[in-house]
Amino acid sequence: MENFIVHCNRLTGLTESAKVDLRTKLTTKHIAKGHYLLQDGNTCKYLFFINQGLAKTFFFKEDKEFIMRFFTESNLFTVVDSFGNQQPSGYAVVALEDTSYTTLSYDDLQTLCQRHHCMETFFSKLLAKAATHMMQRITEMLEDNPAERYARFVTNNQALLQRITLGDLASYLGITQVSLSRIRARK
Amino acid sequence: MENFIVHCNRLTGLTESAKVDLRTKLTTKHIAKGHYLLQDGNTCKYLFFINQGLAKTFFFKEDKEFIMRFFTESNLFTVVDSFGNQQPSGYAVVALEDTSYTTLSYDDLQTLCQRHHCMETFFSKLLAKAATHMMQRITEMLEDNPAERYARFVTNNQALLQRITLGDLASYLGITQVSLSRIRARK
DNA sequence: GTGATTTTTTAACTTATGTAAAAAGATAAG
DNA sequence: CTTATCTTTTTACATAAGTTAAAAAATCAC
Repeated sequence: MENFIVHCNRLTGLTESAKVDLRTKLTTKHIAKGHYLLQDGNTCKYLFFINQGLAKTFFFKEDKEFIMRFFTESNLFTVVDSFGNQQPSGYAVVALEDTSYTTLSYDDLQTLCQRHHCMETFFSKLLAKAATHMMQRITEMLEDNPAERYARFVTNNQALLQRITLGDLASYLGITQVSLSRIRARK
Repeated sequence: MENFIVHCNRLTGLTESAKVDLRTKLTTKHIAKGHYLLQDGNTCKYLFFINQGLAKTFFFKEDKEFIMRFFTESNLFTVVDSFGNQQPSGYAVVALEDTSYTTLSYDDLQTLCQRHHCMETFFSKLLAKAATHMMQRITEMLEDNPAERYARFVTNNQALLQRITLGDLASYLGITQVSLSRIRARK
């Protein structure tokens, strides 16, 4: 729970009173590998902060699974459109390992934002960070071919690589598992 | 200038005093086709609102140009990472037609956010909308092949299609112009 | 209107990817 | 240990995309 606050405070300085107030709104939960933090079709009611474990955000198109992003220790995230507009999510979030995470609900965040200007700033920073990450992702998909995307992922996510399947990695990279296997073989 | 305020007000209700205050901070500019609203390497100091005209956000990789997004009438936007952190931008913005646009500077936005809670909310909504758009873009790049991406663009951007070159469209879709030409030919 | 420039299409060739199916390897459960 | 399941690699084939170059079409400037 403290880690959530430390992380928020790092995004933008929080006042002591905001920290005290925030602490009362946090809930820590545990979920087993394979279970859902959010089912697609449901509205995302929370900001999620992963204390320990690993999760992926993904969606289906005709049973095929496409991965938007992996989240691990100290990642603070949500499903932006569902959370921001409190509408059903087209994306699901599932635990890839047994996972401990801390949540802050939409309603509580609204309350905190009304009470503390710094919390509104915090939320803006969080959204800007998410947007920046997605911009980077789009950039990579435009400028890199599959082999380059794989190479970049390996360099930037050395640790994560040990924890995800190559099937999931292929899905994230936007290629088939067969193609990823060939890319790995040919160098 | 009024359009900028109307647009903000639509994102989140603004108080009358915020509107009055905001109005004093807006500047309207005109730029000719081919000229830059932002050069890459420079820090993006503004939110841009296009009154009339068309612009594209893009970046270079070894002289090759890759288009992030097109912006036209009533689009409110910025280069999120550069603007949010006030650091040099890896992306440029150029006018594709003679363009009239209204700006709000980073410093003025900060001031307005301090004075009016609704302006902070407005900025959050703007970021959430940008993030949602990018999430949609990533989704399309994952689930659709080039031909499907082209078809989707045509349906969703009928009007825009008349105003951009097929070279720029190919760049946006992440394929070569030759490939786009073949896709168009084969149906 | 004519020449110059830009945009778009076509052609030929090479390489990479998707698909489907099977084999090999690794992991987990009993 | 052994079976069952999940993960990864390999094979074979068809299709689509990238590259380079050239031609055709459209647009712009004088």
